[in-house]
Amino acid sequence: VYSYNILIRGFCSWGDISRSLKLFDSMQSSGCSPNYVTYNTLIDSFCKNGCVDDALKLLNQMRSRGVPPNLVTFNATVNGLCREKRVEEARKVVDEIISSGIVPDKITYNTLVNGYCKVGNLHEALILLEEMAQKGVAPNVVTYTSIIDGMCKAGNLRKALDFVSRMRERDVKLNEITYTTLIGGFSKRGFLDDAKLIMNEMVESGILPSVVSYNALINGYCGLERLDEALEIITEMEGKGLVPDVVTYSTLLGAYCRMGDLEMAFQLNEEMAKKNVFPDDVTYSSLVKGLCDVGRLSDALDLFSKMLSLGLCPDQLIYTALIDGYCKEGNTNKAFSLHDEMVKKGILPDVVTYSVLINGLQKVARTKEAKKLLFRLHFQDNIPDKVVYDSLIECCSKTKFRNVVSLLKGLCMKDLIDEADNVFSSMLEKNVKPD
RNA sequence: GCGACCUCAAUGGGAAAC
Repeated sequence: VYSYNILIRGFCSWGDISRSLKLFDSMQSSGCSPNYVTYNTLIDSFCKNGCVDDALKLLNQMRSRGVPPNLVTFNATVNGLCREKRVEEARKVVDEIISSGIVPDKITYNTLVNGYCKVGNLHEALILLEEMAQKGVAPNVVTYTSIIDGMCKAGNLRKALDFVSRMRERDVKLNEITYTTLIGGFSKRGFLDDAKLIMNEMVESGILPSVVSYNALINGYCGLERLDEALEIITEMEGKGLVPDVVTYSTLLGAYCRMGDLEMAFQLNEEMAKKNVFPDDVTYSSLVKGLCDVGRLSDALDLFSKMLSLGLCPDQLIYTALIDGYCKEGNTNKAFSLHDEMVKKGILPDVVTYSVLINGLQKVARTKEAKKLLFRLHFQDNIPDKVVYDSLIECCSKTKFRNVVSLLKGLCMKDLIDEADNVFSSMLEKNVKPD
């Protein structure tokens, strides 16, 4: 069992769940029954690959086979649900384990707190923090870092700092991740000086900034289009013995693309390869979008096939960028053939993809087809489940909700009131309160 | 007794809206 567990773990961390599952089968057929660690490992990797529902199935399987799930099992599951923004379900799981007599630990609470922070529900996160205190579970660095990150992402930097003070009061030491979170939070909002001050503080307290810390800072410079300074930071980090990674280069390269300086972008692309840092799907996505934005669609397609030939996996984002490029050129046929291509490859178009397509059709005044597409989005079950409105509406975090609203607006503008009405009433059925 | 396989936080890419 022990060795199987380690092997399974190995394949999982390589992202190869199917091989893990094969091993899982073969261990059973060779008379070795999986224990709770085996299940936990598999459940966790399902969760981390966005397949919580499969994880839940495994959880049931382990119950029915008499392998009792433990707290680790539940924690992994709760985290999986949170990652998919299904925080309320996560909370239900926690409530259930409590009523079954299991006492949640710090990790359980941290996971939930982080889940709430990630969906922007800081209020609930803070309530949970209180609850932890009441139950005698002391918050640790992880708890505070999650909250600080939530505050930063919500743009509430002051509150973020309040929590830093609170950590100091309670003698909880900030670590590299906490500092990096702060650096990222401040620099993303353009407060580069503060970000640098924080980095200095970090060094003074004896923690060396990592590549990730520098990347966060560089991203701030890129946001303000101060790319020369960003380049200087790279030199600075190299001087400290840090090796810039894909993220470092992609951050800058993406910024050059956004500014329309494709020459520099491609130059960086070559430079990174020279240093044995290989462009990944994100890097390619930035470049492809950059090409699309300046109307070089066939170059974009060429680059895309190059990426495929390198064995990199395309995802919704890069397809959507391409599709948007073609829509904006008015070439909806090509856009749709790309859409079909991605579906064929099992890459599920999401709300953004559809919103791009619908906008494209409307622009070309093919409202009829926009209408059809919307219906498809709405009713058809043989296109990927995730795409139908149900999921859109069901887990209506604010951003997703807005997408529905914009679709509604579009429909109203095009005199498709009936369809808009349909969507609207289906929202009501799903118990979503329209605002 | 101690240890031991599994669970929590940070950085880059897509439309529109604001």
